[in-house]
Amino acid sequence: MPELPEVETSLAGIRPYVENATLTAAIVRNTAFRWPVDIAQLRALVGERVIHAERRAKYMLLHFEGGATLLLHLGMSGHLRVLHEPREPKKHDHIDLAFCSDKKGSPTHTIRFNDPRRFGCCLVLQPPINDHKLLAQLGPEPLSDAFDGTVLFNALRGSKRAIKNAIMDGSIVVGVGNIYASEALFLAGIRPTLRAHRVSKARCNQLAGAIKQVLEKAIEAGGTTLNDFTQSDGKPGYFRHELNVYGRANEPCYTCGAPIKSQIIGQRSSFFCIRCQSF
DNA sequence: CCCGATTCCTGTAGGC
DNA sequence: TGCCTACAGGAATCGG
Repeated sequence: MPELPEVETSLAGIRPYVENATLTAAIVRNTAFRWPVDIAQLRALVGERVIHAERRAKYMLLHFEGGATLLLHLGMSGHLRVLHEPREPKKHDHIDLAFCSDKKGSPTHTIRFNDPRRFGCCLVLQPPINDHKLLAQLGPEPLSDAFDGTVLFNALRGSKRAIKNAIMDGSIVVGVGNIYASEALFLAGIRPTLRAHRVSKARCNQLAGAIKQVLEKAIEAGGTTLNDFTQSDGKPGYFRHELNVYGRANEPCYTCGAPIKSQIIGQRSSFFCIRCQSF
């Protein structure tokens, strides 16, 4: 499931093929994503060059020279592939973006967006894009200096919800999904059910550090592949082997040997070690 | 205002 | 083997 590391990995994979490349065609086989794909708006970008590609939260943003921004979200089952020669589209290959990297020529490569569950989206935004409802309410980037234990502690003040739900709330910190929330809480030794306002300042420091650490390690490993995520070269991510608790219900904790407990918290499956996560 | 519940979707796994 | 059901979850939106 694409969380921040998987999006970062995907963007790193396509960046060399989109930055300074010109969009030459957009083929949409299915418009029924989270929000309908507006083919006319997408086609209007044809002929324009991408000047910069960046990630914000779990969104990929391709900024075009004309001022518009293409926003891509992988939802929970999406992935991108870079194709260097034509290939027959398979099931759920919903969008092809053809680019050329040289000055004037035929397409040299294609970015292919596959998303079986279609929870993702592909939207064309006009500036100022930060006023768009999807971007306006976003909290700090977890890997930036704008996020630390103090920021987290202040955001949790007065909140009685479970700490796991809080760190998955994009208005508090972006990019932390179900897998990395469980993993970060394990690293910080905090039980996912603890009420947010009961997490001390010191533990907020630990938790913020754990979030940064787990996300950075996952990016290094190319993300986590459980079922369908692949990097843009088609390879899986390898962080799955570094998961301490996620998906390990009843298996022994690597640290203490106690069986990992699974519990539904906020309608999401959650995993933790009752011995190592005692706070 | 806060936050839990619902909702979209399809592939996969498990039961019989 | 095939059919059925439960489950997976990002995050906007609804509603208590």
